[in-house]
Amino acid sequence: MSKLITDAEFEVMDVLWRQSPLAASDVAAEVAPKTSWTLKTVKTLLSRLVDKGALTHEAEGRRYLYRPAISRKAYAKNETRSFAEKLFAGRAAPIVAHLADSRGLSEDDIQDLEKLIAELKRDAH
Amino acid sequence: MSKLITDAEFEVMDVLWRQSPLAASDVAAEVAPKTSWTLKTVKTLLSRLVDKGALTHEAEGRRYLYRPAISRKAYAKNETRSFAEKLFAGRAAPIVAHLADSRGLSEDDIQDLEKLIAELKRDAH
DNA sequence: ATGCATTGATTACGGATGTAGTCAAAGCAC
DNA sequence: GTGCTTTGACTACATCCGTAATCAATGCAT
Repeated sequence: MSKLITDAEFEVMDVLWRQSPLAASDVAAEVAPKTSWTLKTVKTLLSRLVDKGALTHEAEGRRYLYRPAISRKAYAKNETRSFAEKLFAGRAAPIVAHLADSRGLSEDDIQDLEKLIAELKRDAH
Repeated sequence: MSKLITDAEFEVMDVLWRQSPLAASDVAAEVAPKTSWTLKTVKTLLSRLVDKGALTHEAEGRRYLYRPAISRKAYAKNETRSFAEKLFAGRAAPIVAHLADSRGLSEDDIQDLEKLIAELKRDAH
């Protein structure tokens, strides 16, 4: 049930999360470097996303402007929860461990983690 | 490229990661509570996983015993890396933040994280 | 030895997905 | 105002995925 948005569709969402509303041709232009999809393909993905309720569109002249119906944050939170549940019984530590092991964490990332853990400990009073 | 193993196939892998080698009928029995798949279905999934190189099988009498060709740890590490890259530019902190926000972290999980961060800071000397 | 159950191999089949093509309306270029 | 361009709607189509069914061989029960 997590697969509302497929991989190809995600690329389109990601463009619109960065900037919206956009017309189909704009999305195609934005996505082109990564994917080399034709405009047709992008339009298909946009339509499917509207059908799925992940995008809305408003007519502007004879074309549509598309805009996300769900925030990237909300989407990411959901995906993260289901990912963690699937592989790690919902735990965070093994995820961090794997990341540290496989690609190393930046100084920034470690600092953010530290701050976060401190808050979590405090909140757990 | 991350989708070597599909959702249905993952359930089968997960059984065999817990216990292996197993015959098809054993896998079907293990997986039954979660999925109510027929033995046929399980056999299809097993064959596909062998084709994909995710499982090996050895003949035992007139049937096969299946065994993972990749470890759960290696698989999880890979999935974690590509998940983090897709959604968070590879960073760990936002993942932890989302999990804390969406389902809360257990005391244990927080302790593990704390220990982990301490190590990471030390290793970064 | 003979029928029933089990097994792997092969085939099936509808829906999702990636990746477009066709078609008709509607504007823009001049 | 006529042809090129752009757009959305609809259609296409191969592959993958979930979920099996069929079939032939092989062994177990008796």
